[in-house]
Amino acid sequence: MYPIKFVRENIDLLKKAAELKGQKVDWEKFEQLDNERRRLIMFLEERKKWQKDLTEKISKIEDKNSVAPLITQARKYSDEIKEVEKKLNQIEREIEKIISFIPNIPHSSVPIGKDARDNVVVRQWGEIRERNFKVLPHWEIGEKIGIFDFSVGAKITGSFFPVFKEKGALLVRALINFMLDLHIKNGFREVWVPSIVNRDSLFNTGQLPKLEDDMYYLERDDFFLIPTAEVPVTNLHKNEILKEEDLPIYYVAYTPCFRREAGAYGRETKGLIRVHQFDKVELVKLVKPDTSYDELETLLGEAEKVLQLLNLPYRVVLLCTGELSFAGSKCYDIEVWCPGVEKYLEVSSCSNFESFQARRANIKYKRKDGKTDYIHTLNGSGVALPRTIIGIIENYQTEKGEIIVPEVLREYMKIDKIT
RNA sequence: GGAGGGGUAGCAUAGUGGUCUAAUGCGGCGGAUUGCUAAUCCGUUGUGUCGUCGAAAGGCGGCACCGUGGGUUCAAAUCCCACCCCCUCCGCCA
Repeated sequence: MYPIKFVRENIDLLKKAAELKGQKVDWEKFEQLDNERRRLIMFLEERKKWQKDLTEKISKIEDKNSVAPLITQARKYSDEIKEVEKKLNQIEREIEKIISFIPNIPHSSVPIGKDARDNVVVRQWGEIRERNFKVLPHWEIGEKIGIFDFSVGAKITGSFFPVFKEKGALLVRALINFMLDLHIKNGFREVWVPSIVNRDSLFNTGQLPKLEDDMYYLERDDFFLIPTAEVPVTNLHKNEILKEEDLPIYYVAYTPCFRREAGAYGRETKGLIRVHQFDKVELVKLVKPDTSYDELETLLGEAEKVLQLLNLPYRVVLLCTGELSFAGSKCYDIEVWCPGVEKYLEVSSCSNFESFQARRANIKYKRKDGKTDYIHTLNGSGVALPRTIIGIIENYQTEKGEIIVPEVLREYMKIDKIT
């Protein structure tokens, strides 16, 4: 959330950012309301000053008779102030609403573009092996060997709520533990956080106001199910001033994630590709501003490490301006090659939000020189489970229809094959 | 869900209608003293916003901010109402 003054003084920069991200903002109305607001404030402050002086005079006079006319005058000011203040309040609410739809500014290193075709593949890792048999898509083989089941999930809840069974459930649990252990070993502090958050937290990380329809909403309490651990974890330090020596702070959290995926039906919705509830291990960094782009690269490296250890071929994609999320200033996606569905599937998104989320969540740090400044926040999946499971099922498939357990998961699963 | 207590600047605390223009302590920053450290002493101290000066850093002046939002009053940290959060107890419950 930009301060009103910043918006006024940097309006061209912000206009450009919104345009690059394809975000509509009513700039004309902003300028009109901003002028009106300042006019009203000047008027109000003058009246308030007069009234204050009068009030002080009244408090010092003891003779009741000479006070009466002063009170009459003061009452007049008071009524006037109340009326104009009401108007001002309404205008400020409108301005706030407009500002809340101004997106973060893309970093200069982000390629300009409209959609996924303008993204840039920055590297590829791992070898895509030629197979001498037809690799089956995960939904065929997964249901056949009984590690997950969609129809039973549909019975319990609805479509796209998978049930993992036996070795499948074990695989889920193993992946979560493997990832957590890995990240903890690399300096991330584990936290366990609520999966339900309030409106304020979602606004702070930038999911609101734009994505309200994509989330599960608990009307009685005005709470939401989290779409990602980014929300509760980034908000851990809401309204705090951190010490410079405490930074950077690295967190890792496992949470379930809930997404309504409104309007996504029919698009990449087979099998485990797009589901309403899934598991994810998330990395969050709170850092000093001058380090955030270096931190983004190392964050990306942490997420890549997961796939490297699982030995899954992937590529790293730098998102163009049009694909960048509302709150992000730079973002890399990691996509695993899945030979069954013959597609790269996104398993991680690593973003730098610069001070965008920190401003909204009011997270600052005190510098050595005594001044306070907003921190920068970053997060990245490390990584999301369902598509990683797709990657494992499809890359580790044998001709007989079995799935070899990746080396690093064997100590967690105590088996070397899923049959 | 019910009853009571509480929420005041980075932290801790005082303030129950009008010198509150929010006190005090700690911490932070600057300085003095000083073999070093510590202690002591002096000074300083938050956020937002409007106007104005300035290239800028910032200065000057005003207004607002005591959990959030309303209300009463000439005047609210203080009184009233609603909500949120924390603590104690009771009830219910995996």
